Amino acid sequence: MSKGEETKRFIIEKAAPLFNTKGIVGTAMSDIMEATKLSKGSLYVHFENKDILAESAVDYNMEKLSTQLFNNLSNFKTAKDKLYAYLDFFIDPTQPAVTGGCPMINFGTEADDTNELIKNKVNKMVIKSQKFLSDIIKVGIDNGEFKPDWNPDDFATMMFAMVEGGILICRVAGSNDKMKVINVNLKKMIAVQIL
Amino acid sequence: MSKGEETKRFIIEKAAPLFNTKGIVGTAMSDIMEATKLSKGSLYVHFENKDILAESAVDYNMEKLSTQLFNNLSNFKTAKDKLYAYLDFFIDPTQPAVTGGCPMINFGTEADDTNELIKNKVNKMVIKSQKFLSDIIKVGIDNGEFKPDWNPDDFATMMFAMVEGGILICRVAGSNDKMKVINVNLKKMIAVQIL
Amino acid sequence: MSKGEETKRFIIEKAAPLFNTKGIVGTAMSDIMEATKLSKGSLYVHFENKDILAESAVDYNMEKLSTQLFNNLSNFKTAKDKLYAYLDFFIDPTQPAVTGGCPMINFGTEADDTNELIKNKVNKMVIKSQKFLSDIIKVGIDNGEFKPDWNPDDFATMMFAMVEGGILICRVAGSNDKMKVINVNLKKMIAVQIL
Amino acid sequence: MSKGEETKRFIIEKAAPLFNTKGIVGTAMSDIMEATKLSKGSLYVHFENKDILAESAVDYNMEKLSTQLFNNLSNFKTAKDKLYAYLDFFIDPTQPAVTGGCPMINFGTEADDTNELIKNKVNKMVIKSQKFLSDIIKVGIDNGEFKPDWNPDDFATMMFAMVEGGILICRVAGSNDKMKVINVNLKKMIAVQIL
DNA sequence: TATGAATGAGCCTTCATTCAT
DNA sequence: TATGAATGAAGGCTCATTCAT
Repeated sequence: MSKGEETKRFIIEKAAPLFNTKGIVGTAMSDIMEATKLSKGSLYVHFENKDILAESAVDYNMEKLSTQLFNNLSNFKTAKDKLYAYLDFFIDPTQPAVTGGCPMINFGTEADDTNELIKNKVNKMVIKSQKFLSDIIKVGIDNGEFKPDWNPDDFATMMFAMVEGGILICRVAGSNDKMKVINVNLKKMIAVQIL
Repeated sequence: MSKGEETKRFIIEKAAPLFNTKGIVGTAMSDIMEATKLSKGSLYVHFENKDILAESAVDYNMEKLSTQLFNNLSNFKTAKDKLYAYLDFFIDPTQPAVTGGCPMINFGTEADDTNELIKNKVNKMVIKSQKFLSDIIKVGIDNGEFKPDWNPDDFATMMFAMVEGGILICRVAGSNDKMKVINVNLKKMIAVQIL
Repeated sequence: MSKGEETKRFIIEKAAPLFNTKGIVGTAMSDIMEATKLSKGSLYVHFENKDILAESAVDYNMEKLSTQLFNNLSNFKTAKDKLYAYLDFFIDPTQPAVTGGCPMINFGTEADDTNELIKNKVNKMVIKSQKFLSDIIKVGIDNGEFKPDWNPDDFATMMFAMVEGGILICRVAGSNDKMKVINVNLKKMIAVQIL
Repeated sequence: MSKGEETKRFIIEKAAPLFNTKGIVGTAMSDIMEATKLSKGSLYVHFENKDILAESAVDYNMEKLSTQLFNNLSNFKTAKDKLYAYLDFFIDPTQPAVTGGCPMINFGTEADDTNELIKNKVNKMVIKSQKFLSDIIKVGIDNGEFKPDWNPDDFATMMFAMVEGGILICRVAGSNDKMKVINVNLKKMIAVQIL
């Protein structure tokens, strides 16, 4: 990585948690100056404007979440264990894997009516997440772990939605009580599909 | 209603969709001036500052959603029909009952890390929403509509979370396809509890 | 006094200490609303605008000081005792007779470059104050209390100036130590003129 | 001096007479924009806020007065000549050495009840001024110019107070007549102490 | 006489961005 | 590549004043 790429990466790493916590509109370039200890000019050397930096930060946050989740799940072999691990990964939204919480719900709700580009970025990740889950289920069906008549796409959507909704509930509550409920019940719904 | 209260109400009505669409930070007092055709000074006659106006707008949006939902459900008599009506009420997040979409997910995600007061307001509404659903289920159990061993609180949390997650999915997708999936599957989950 | 005159007087009484403490520019009509618990419109019924109210307040503050000083000195008979009483009246600028301190130094310094009308009001009072002192001395000379070659006008100016300067010193110091010095030394200067 | 320091200095130089003439509250950032021909943003590059700029301006005005006085007095050798020169330096308050007049009386009266920081700044300068005068007297006593039983601290306070009071009288009068009186009489009080 | 809603200019400050060095 | 001075539009808010009631 060249010096320039290194600095660019450094800026994104420092900016990402700010954007994910305070929102895109709520984060000022001066906040990022402070976090990076870089000059105003330096930021603009690496990013044409705030929007482009914000986009990079959104990508970074989503990739970081994705990577951590993927690494975590790679420890598990069976489809059932992977699904359970997914649920356990999101067990406490007050202690999120990515500072500020799930970037999909954060940037999705901020951008849906105001920023087409970010909205589309989030949409892709939302689709990818559901596909990630349904693929696990499909493998589970193919290798005889799960009942063959289980609908992988539908359950992936339900599971994804329920977890995201659970994140909302828990973050405003400041407690993960309700995510525990969701965790237990989704595991039950999975368990009944096991052969 | 006095002249002052009328104007105050008028300002809230005009400001509420702005805040729910652009966010609190993303909405400027000048946006509200334009929407109300009132002068800057006039806005401050009725609201001490932007935060207080924003709080009123958050309340208004949540009450509006609440009222519309309540009125809609009052058309239905059985617990099952009420639950189905709830799901149908949220069937298309791209055409929301309240401009800007669900205020709980919008303001909840904006405020969770930055605005304690709004966060608590949303939390109360989130709790109330789950209680609203679990109360319907409890009545259904009491009057013999549903199986007595069904857990009302757990299902209310799951249903609420899934709908909110579905709203996120659909709003970034610009389509309600996935909400239809959620709608169908939640109805199935309800149906199996019917005696 | 009619109702209108009474309210007008009431407003001045409440506004005077505000203007004398925070200055004319530093005092807002809203400060006066708060202090009087009167409505904005009511203030403007009695005073055409802020400047006119400020002028009344300046007058009131100076008259109040004047009256208190005059009443205080009327307890004393000899010219010497009157001069001493004057000095004692101003002995502690941190506990001034008029809230905010001497209105001549307060409004004089604020207005000298910016408000001709107020400047002239203060000037008249400054002249009157010196005349008040020199008249006492003149009476003292005429009745044989003081040496006939004492210059009443010059000493009045010196004494007035020294007391005003002492007020400045003490108010920024938050202590009347230096006024005590001035008090003692001016009394000595007076004493040597006694026959 | 770096570019930034130069601009900062330039702003202070332009702002100082404004603050000293119109007062801190009475001077708007827009006045300083106009005086400097700089943009609003540029002002805030160099000063965090108006208060900090005002503090710098207060310092500048007091240092300017101090320096001019000091330079003026350095032309004189004897203690008597220095004291006389001090009095002559302040002979015409309508043509002050520092635009707006003596910053101690200007900022002291504005700040005494409203701005602790500025009040303390002025207090330090007031104390320094009196010490400056008493040190001259002490040197005069030590080298046999003045009578050894003269009280330097007391006279310094009286002289300082009388000059400041004289400034007030003259500035509201728009004439230095009374300062001439003070000048002559203080010189007489000094003269009688000469050996 | 009294009220308080309405006004809009003006206040201090922040913002994203540009550019000479 | 990096700096930080400079910009000016825009932000939230306050102000003195007006006016219908």
